[in-house]
Amino acid sequence: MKQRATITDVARRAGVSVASASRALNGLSASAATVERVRTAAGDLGYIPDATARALKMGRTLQLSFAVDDIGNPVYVEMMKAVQSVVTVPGYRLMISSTGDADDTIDLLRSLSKGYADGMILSPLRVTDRLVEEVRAAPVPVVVIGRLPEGSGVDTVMTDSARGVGIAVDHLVETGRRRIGFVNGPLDTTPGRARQHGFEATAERLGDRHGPAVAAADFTVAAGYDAARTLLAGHGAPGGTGPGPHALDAVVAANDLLAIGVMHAAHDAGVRVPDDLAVVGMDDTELARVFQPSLTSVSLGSGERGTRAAELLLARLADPQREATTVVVPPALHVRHSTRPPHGRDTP
Amino acid sequence: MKQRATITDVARRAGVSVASASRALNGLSASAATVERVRTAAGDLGYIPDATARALKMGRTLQLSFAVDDIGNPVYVEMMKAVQSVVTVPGYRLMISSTGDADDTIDLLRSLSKGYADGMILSPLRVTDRLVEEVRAAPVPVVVIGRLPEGSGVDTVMTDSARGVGIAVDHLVETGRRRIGFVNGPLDTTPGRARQHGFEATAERLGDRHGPAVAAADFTVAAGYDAARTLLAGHGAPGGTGPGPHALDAVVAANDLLAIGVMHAAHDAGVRVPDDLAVVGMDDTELARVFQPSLTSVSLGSGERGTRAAELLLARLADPQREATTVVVPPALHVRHSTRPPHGRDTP
DNA sequence: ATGAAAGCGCTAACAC
DNA sequence: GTGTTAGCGCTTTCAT
Repeated sequence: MKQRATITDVARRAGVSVASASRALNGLSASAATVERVRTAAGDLGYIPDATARALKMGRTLQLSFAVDDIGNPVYVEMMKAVQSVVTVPGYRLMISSTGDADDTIDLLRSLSKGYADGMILSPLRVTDRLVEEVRAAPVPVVVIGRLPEGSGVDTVMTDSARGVGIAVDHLVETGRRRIGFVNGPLDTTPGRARQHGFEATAERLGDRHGPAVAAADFTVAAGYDAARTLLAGHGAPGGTGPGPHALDAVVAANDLLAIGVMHAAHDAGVRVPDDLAVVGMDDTELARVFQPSLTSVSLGSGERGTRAAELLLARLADPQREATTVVVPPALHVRHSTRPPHGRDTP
Repeated sequence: MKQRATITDVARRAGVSVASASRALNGLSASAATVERVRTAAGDLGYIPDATARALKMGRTLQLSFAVDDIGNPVYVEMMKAVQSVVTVPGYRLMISSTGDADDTIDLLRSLSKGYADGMILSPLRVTDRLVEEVRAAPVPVVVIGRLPEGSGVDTVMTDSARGVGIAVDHLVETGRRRIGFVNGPLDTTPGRARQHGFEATAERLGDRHGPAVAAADFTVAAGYDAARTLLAGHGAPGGTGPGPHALDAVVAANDLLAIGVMHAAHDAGVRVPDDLAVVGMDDTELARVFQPSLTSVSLGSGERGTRAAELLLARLADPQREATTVVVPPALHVRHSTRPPHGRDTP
């Protein structure tokens, strides 16, 4: 807790003006001798330039903000790590906000006017018109991870989760499943809606393989468990009585957390995974790799979305005039034990 | 991306001086009329005070920093959430740093001199003398979550993980286990050492129940898997041949991630959990609740440690002279399926 | 109660 | 190449 030295102290000790000290420190025009003396003076004093003063003068804070609804979700943790590692390179610090609800997000966007950050990456669960408007009106660049209305003129990174659901469904058909249900998250969220469309889009090519869909209260294990119980109870899960003609033998879940909930419900109902019921999750979190049985999951490229969003933000910061860009990160299936064909072998 | 209004604009529009505007806005002495006019002027202009300028003037940024070695670990995520929710109340923003190694941490501590944060919460995996010294020398208050040398004069929140290991061991004995092994993390970490002591301290009261200990390469699932294979192979795991006199029938893991690795290794070796092998983890993360079989785990109060650390920091910020405080959060056992007695029932 | 002015620490014109 | 000076936006004496 010692007192900090200012550039004035350094200048005095080096016997030069503060301007020369500043120039010497920042590698601008200065004689070798001056640079040398300022350097040593700064070293002796343990001088470290004050970020706040510099920010005030330069009009940039070297801080970026990352805002998500629930930082407890592993997906966002992964994004955050990716963002962190990208923005650290050019010297930005990262601030985290877990907003929890849409109004908080808007407040947060507004508070950017305080000028504490040079830009923001936002990954909202619910995209409203008002939100889009606020993003547009933000005093600093904002990159959105998520699906925005067409032509919003906002830098965006998105994935195609609808197609992700399609990929999951196709995988289940290919591995011989006959009736496929869907456990979604809340339908009033952007990802929930997209995934719902994705599931519905498989209806015509699946015919009677297309099973019922149910929406969980939120994207959590507990909600997935509850939703799956409904689904399994209402639509004749196999198990004790053996698979009937309309029994569900596969479930796609809208994320890994829900999928784990589904597996719990199956377990409690005496339904074996993958033998009686195949389960596929989405997001490909570490949980999917680690769970037993390991969970087949559709990666939505969380880490990559974070990386790309960070790059987009950095690019816009470098050139505010550049055209708004949309990056799409494709989904990718990772097959694991939870969807092995019935009676198949079970190796890592 | 509109232009921000400054207090000068507000003052002009209200027809008062900037000083009066400032006072009116901050609720200091000002006539009702002035307050009214300044308020409306500010409202019209959408004025939001600039955080940087205020920080420079006031000498405080309203920002706090939270630094951990690996933000990917669920324990730290939980701490972060807790810290976030405490510091948000008095208006602080939170910056996150994932340091990854000890030198990074020291750099980070040094860079606090830049004055971008008013304080820091630090949870290091390895506590060296140099680190303690740097914490002491830091230009702003630092609260450490972890075990520091006696009398460091630093605000600290710690848990008693050694006792946590003892609690786990006792639970295993009480539920009838005969030989208990230990899968630790790296011994050159502070938690690793503490937990090792905790396990060794059970030796005399356990007698021949006390089994071998092994240290994993780090606190991850993969490392736990590898370590457990060694342990199970070298010390006669039960299973195919039935429990011999020296066969391990229980393992304590130094955290939940390692414990999951142990369960994987057991599964691959044909060892059933909990029937053949009881497993207890530590940290009581969501993973423990969600895994199948659910994992008995010793809570080390991650969330509470975060909360207490944040409170300590806030208290020190409010009164820099207060005496250094150490808060101890006690461990608590959460019994789940992974340690049900052999042939016991298996209900939630 | 209000205004003028100083100044937080730094950088960038602008002269020399 | 270097020193002098202004000023980023704000709060806070100090007069009045």
